[in-house]
This record gives sequence, structure tokens and C-alpha cells, in this order.
Amino acid sequence: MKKISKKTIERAFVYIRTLKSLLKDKEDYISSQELADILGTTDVQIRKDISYFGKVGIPGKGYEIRELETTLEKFILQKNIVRVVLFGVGNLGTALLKYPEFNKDRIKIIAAFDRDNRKIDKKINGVKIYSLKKVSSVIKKEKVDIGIIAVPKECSQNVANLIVRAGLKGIVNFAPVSIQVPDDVTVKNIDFSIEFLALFCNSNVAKAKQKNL
Amino acid sequence: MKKISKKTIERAFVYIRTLKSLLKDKEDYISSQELADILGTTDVQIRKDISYFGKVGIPGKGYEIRELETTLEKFILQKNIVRVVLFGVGNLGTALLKYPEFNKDRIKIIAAFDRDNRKIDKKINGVKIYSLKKVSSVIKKEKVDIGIIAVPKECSQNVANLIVRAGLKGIVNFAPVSIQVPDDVTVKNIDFSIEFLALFCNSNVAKAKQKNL
DNA sequence: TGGACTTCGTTAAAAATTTCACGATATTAT
DNA sequence: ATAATATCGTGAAATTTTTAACGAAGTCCA
Repeated sequence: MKKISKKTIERAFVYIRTLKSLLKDKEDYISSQELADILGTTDVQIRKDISYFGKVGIPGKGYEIRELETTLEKFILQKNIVRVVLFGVGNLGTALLKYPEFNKDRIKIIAAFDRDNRKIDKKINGVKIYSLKKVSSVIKKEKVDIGIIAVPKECSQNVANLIVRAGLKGIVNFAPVSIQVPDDVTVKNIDFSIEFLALFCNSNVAKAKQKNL
Repeated sequence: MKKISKKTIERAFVYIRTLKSLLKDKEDYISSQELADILGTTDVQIRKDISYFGKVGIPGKGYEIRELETTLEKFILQKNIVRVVLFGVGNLGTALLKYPEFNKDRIKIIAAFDRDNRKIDKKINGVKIYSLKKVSSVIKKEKVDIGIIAVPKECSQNVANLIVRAGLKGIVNFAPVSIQVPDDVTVKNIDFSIEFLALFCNSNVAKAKQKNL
């Protein structure tokens, strides 16, 4: 059995998301071409991706939506629920705590941490905010998988160090700086500025702008 | 002159961000190896990327930080400021309006839109909130480049339609659904759930979890 | 000044990813 | 039952991206 690429796994989550919403419709089957139209990709890409997870399609008919969804989800996530903790309960951190998709979708926010004493012991959307002193104990007790950094960039490396020391192997870093971590820890950076600027450059947005000036 | 890949451009923004912060230090030069150590990548990757933008390095010494920064920025962005509008002033939208990196970094939030009448005409962080009826006129008058979708997923396609009709060619979509747009419009999807789940699967986070159970 | 050393820039090789082409298989209509 | 049609699954080709290898060019120190 071949290794499944990172890209395929990312796309699989998009497929799962889409299939779940299609479940509400009356149709039971969907073809790779129809799914590609919805997602703005190609039928081959989709068939190729799905092929890594097994033979679930019916030639001449397509994929049974429910079956495909459960196949993908079981294959990728097994029965796992991803348990995360949040660092930094500012504007972004608060938005994440209130994000309606978490606690569905197999993601559970276990706890939040903040250095501001006024926030400690409060709850947002049912999630308790702890002092940074409690990081190690909470993470150990609650079997956390991933840490989210949503603190000001000046503190992000310190928080990263805390996360690493507590033994977590995955970090989502919203701070607009690079953080240094050991090789066995994976960091996913989300820098809003860069997302916007790269979109601007990598599309015909810039071209449209030139025309308008 | 060869075309510069999307990946290289994305990384270039990370280089720019890092070089800007290095400018505050006393050193004037940095080698590709040193920069790679900061960013968790390789020296070759960095030299290769930079080579697309010209010959700015000094063999045996490295890159002059200030020169490299300005070279990259001028090459990629010229003098452009990216002008964006926000749709949806909920938790996430508000966090974006208050995001401290915007209005630095060549990104300017021009206006926000919301369907809730109570929010209309208010300002957040200096950005005025308009009714959705004003979309077309504001976008035209203000020379907007990119639209940000931060509305509930049920409304995201409608908002996308508004954005397309107003003539924008770039969309950042935070709603966890795929939106359909014409081919000349580029969409960058940011689905927090998927980012977390993919990090979980594409790293040794899942492995660590198995061990702990 | 000269020689050892460092680091760049680039061509070539390797790896990863996407696209193509098409045989296989189920469906549907007659 | 059979033919026509639709759609899957996949090996091979094409493309893109990363990594390796190394000559060229500047630095630094005796």
C-alpha cells in the first residue's frame, strides 16, 4: 500500500466536508466530475485521490455519497478526536474559541491559556482559561494533541517553548513570526498578511489593479 | 526571465517578514544558511528562491539584509498596497479588523459589510461597516482588490456572488464551504478545521497520540 | 599579496504531484 | 440479452518542485 501524500490528505478533508453537506440533499450518488465541478478541480484529481483509500466507486454511476464519506473519514482519522489547546485569548483567540465548526468536525478545544490574570478562570464558550503556569499539568492530564499560538508575536517563541516542553508534537502558529522547534515537532503557520499578499500576487488581482489605474 | 512559482512567492513573503525583523539587530549581513536555520528550511531552498529575484548575494559573506529585503519587496509588490474589504463582522471578522499587522505590511482594510442593521455605520478600529446594499458602490469607488468572506457558511455563496458581480478578482474565504466563482477569480480557502486536522494527520501528532493511549 | 575558506548562483538529478490515456466494469435503454 | 453509454481505477507521461553537486566569486587573515 502506497503512502498517501500530504496534499491528498488535505484534499480528502475538503471532500469529506463537501460530502457531509451533500448528504442533506436527495441524491445518493455523485460522480467524480460532479464533485470536481463543485470544488473547482478536475475529475481525475478526485479519482486519483480517492483511489488511495480503496475502490469505492461504481463505474457508470459514481460514488455513494455516504459510503465515500465514511470511508475517507475512517481511513484518515480512524476514531480520533483532535484535542487542542489555545494560547492567547485576544481577539483572534476569542474568535477561535467561538468558532462554530469546532466541537463538531472532530476537533475539541480542551483549554485556553492567557497571561492576563483578569481572564484566568473565566470561561468562553465553555472553555476554561488557565494561567500559563498550568500548561504542563493541563496538557498532561487532558491528552492534548496540538497547541494553537494566538499570542502577540513578541511572546510566540516563549509560548512555543512551553508547548514543546509539555511534549506536544503539533503547533498551529498564527503569530506572524517563525518559531524554532525541534525536528519532531510540526508547525503549521497561518499568517493572514502573507495569505492576502500571496493571493494578490499569485492571481490576476494585481493585473486587474494595473488596468484600473 | 523565468516565471516565478507560487511557492517561491509565498516563501518570499516569509523572507521579507524575517528580514524586516532582522533589520532591528546589529548585523548587516546574513547567509542563506543562517536564514534557513531561523526559518526551519534549507540554505539551498533559500538561494534558489532568491536567485529568481536577481543576484544580490555576496559570495563568502551572504546577503545584505536591507538590500535583500527591498529587492524582494520591490520585485514582488512594486509599490502596491493591497486593498481589501471584509464581509461579515462577527467574531472572526472583528478579529481581522483588529489584527495589528494590517495597515502595516501593505494591506489596508478599506471597509466592512454586514447584514445586521445594528452594526451598520459603526466603526471598528477605524473601519466603517456598511450595508450589503453599498457593496458595489464602495468597491468601485475605493479601488478594492480582494474580498474577505467571514460570514456564516450559509451565506457565503451569496456573498461570493456579490463580490464577483462587483468585479473583484480575488477572494479569501474563511467559510468552511467551497464557493463557486468564474475562472478568472481566484479563491484562497482558509478552513481552520482542515488546517488542524491535516496537521494532525500529516505529522507525528497522531503517532504521539497512539503511544499515549 | 596569496592562499584557505566561505558562500553564492546555477545546472543537473531526484522526488513529488498532476495530468493524460485508456482498459475495465457497471448501468441503462432497447 | 445486447449494445451504447457513463464512469471508475490506474499505469505511464508530463510537469512542478525540491535537493544535490559544484564551479565561481568574494572574504579574511597571515
